[in-house]
Amino acid sequence: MAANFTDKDDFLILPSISVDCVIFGYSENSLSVLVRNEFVPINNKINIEWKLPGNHVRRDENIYDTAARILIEQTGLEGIFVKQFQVFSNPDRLYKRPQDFEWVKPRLLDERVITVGFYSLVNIDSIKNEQLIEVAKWMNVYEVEDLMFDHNEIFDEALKKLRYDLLHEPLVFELLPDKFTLTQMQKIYEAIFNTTYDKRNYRRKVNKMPYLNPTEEIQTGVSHKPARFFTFDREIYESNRTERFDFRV
Amino acid sequence: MAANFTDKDDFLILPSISVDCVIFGYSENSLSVLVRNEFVPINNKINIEWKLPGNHVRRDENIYDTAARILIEQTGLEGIFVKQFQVFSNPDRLYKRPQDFEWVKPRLLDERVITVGFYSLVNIDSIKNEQLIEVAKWMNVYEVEDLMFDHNEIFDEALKKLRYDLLHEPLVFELLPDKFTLTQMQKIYEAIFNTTYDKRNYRRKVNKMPYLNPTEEIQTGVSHKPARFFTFDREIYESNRTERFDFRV
DNA sequence: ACAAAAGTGTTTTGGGTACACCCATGT
DNA sequence: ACATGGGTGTACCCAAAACACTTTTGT
Repeated sequence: MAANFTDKDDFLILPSISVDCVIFGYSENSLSVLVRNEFVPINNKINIEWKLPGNHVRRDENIYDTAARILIEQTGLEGIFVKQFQVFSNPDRLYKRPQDFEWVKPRLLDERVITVGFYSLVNIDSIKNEQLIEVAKWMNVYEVEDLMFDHNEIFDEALKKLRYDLLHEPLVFELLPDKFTLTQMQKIYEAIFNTTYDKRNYRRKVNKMPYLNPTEEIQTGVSHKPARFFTFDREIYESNRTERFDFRV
Repeated sequence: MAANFTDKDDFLILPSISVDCVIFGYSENSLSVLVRNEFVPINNKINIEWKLPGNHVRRDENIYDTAARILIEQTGLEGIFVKQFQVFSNPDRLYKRPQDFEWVKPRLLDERVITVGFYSLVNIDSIKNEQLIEVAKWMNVYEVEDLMFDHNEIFDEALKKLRYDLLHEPLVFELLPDKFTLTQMQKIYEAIFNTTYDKRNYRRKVNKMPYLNPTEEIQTGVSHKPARFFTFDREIYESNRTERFDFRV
């Protein structure tokens, strides 16, 4: 059990608890995940390896504070949606590839670290590029490479949970501007579920949602019939929320 | 920051991570939760206080192992369903009532403990009473008293999640024997959701589930028309699983 | 014979799905 | 005038919900 106090702030840290963030970015009809690189020595060579952004929980934080701190450090974005989705706790989760453990060992206060997985959703186009740290990049979710530790598993579970939640909670609106067109909304579902929907059926469905309000505003400067903008009314959404006996199971 | 190594096994424990279990018990058309008492001194008197069963994570365990260990220690039951549902991490979660903290302090290796909430489902009638430890009791979920720490919050979230999951996953079958009648199944939903369903509509619905198989067997010794027994086929269930574009939201 | 739960069918209403054309705008 | 995406309606099928009576057994 290593207990290397290498940093002056180490005593502020809970040694065995971290948060890892799966930051989903949507742009141009495709879904990506934010990863960052680390320089990992393997057989006397320095390799670039990718991992999810993460950090330890500090003594004065709850895990949401930690997730928000990671988000700010990695993307410069504040106030964006985060959601805890699963704890990953295998005793050997840092040991699967020997080089990962060699890299991480000097950074640990305890060799046993349990991590809380969070996911969050951002619209890539609303992030100024200089906000991202230079070692970060977006990886398309259908082309995720080998990540360090158990981060492929964390990513897979996050994507499953994101898709599940998108069908049951108003998550789309985290990716949409305040005023959006119905086509913008449809394209997000199509990108994340990798499918297409019939426009007429889709619009009939969302037009029945009482919390989607048409505005007076329509698009300008587009070389086709301009679309109407809609807004999402969270209050109406919350007060209409109901569960039916679905057991779609 | 306390670091009191009071027990010979303390070095086997992760000081800041625990698991708390919300064990739901179903019986006689009602839903209960298992709590255990502790003797807590308040103003020189010893009071009986109730809490959820929980324990620290050991170094050689993942959190599911911990949950299973808690279940065995508290109910003697092995192999029952457990599911992690949320992490509770407020820095002051052990401090809300001063007497709770006084009681817990000598038992802690670190004053900061994050807990992973699990819920599980058992059929009370299938538990032999001597399996429960003597300090445990079942509390009806509609009459849950003040619990220690943040355990009321943990319980509330567990009940919300249980209800949500029951509508989307085949959890009922954790409470049913291998062979069950459709009325037994209906009564579980009615107890947990505190409502009633029309028998004909309910049966039409479940009769369409391809993973519910009628058997040749019928009840005996009941003083009314005997009911047919059904079985749940998990394989058919898994292969039929699908998500529709519901966005019930 | 009675009590007690099992089991069954019809009607109405609304949602899911499949499918093709006209509209408003910029170039 | 043409290219581009916006916007609309109909028909069929199936699911949800409301509602009442007959059947089988034990006592």
